[in-house]
Amino acid sequence: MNKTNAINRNPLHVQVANTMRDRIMQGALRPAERLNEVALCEDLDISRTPLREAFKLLEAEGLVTIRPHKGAIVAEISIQEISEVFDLLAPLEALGIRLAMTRMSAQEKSRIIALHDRMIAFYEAGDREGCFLSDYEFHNTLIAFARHDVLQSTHQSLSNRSQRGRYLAPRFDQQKLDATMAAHRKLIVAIKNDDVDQAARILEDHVVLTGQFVIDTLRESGVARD
Amino acid sequence: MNKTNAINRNPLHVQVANTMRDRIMQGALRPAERLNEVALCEDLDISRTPLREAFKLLEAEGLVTIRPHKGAIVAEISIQEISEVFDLLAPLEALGIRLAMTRMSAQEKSRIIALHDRMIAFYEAGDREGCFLSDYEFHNTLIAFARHDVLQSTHQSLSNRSQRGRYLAPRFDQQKLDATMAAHRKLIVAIKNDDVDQAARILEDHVVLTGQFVIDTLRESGVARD
DNA sequence: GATCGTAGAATTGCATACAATATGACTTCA
DNA sequence: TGAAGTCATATTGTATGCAATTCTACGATC
Repeated sequence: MNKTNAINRNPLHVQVANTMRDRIMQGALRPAERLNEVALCEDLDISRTPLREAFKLLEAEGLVTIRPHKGAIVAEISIQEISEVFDLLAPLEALGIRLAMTRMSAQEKSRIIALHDRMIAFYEAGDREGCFLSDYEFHNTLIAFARHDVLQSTHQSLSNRSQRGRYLAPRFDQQKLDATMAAHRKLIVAIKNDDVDQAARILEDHVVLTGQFVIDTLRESGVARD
Repeated sequence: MNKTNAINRNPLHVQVANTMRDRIMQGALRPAERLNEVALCEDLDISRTPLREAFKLLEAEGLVTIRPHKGAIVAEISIQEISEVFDLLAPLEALGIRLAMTRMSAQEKSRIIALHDRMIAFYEAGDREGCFLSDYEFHNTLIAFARHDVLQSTHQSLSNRSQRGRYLAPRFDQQKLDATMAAHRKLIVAIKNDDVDQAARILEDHVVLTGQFVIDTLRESGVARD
């Protein structure tokens, strides 16, 4: 059950962390932006205690930097860091798809294919934002189907950090988008054929290439420092 | 500079997290043990605020589980979880040694060899505890030499979790220790020969095997649930 | 003009007080 | 006997107040 009707019983600091995470990931709070405790508390209508607890969660996720006695800031994004994040994402997604392909049900397999079809629809409609979000969901769903808690949480955290870089930069140009679609198409073929090694190879290469695309785009747009 | 003379300016919650981390990793606090806030505060002579902040850090590291409105407990260790942790450690250490071997200085290389020599000394003296600690340091040092912040912090966290399992279980029996030493010896040869692919392969296999050893030992001793 | 020093304001760090929730023993009633 | 309800207690969650630190503006000194 999905408990969509359950009333919100999350502790305040978790709710605060959730909204802050969204704001940071989507760029509403810019990198290096100062996070003044009292100002944020007024804005969110809470006291400083749960806010400070939320900061600790977000710091562990790499989204906030706490400078002792000097206050928290939105974690800066460096091209170096994004590059490093993709260094880890590549082998982890490869591991993920290996597990997923041995564990996922026929129903889950068709869900992956459906997600891919949806991304194609966005692509053919020229909707880059749709492609962008579909892509994110596609990869996260694959990992979810690996049924591997440690991989899941580690990937989630890294994926969020990589996604920040992508929110910050403009969307891929047509050439990069074409390459992305091509990789996904090849991946789906390998999945349909149950060719685990091939799928893992394709996905790992794809993630590495995506990392390079993101970095190129960040460099060109000049939003992140080196 | 190493700032060994700098006075301790860490925030309280960081110091608290450090001592709690040690206690949990070494098993002074047992898995599933209740972490009563007021009792711990009396023991540590602090107030609840920094303690609760420390809990958040430790939860992110997988060492503590916070159950809303019910209090924190020392994170339980399941064989499943330890197994999953090693699933990630293997490809990450492989990545690490690839980076380390391309980046490390001659001096760092000899440091690795020295660590290995020290482990051999412990081995030949029949000091299993020494071997155990040397092994931990050997792997962590390799990762440090990769000069890769994201890998470093991710590995640190996973390594800590795996080490908990090892603290909990008895030390390896002679057979497992022999296999470990053999793997390290082969690894050192590959490192000396600058054979990156070979080293990465050996290390990845070694980590997988270590995972199986740890799990076997835990199973036999019956300290962790499935 | 530059540097250092200093006072006061702003801000974070920590402790404490109060509110909300969970726990557990006891009672009641079938 | 036992299932369910109730109340007191223990514990966690949140707010607030005080202490410690940092920042800023201004003035003194060279």
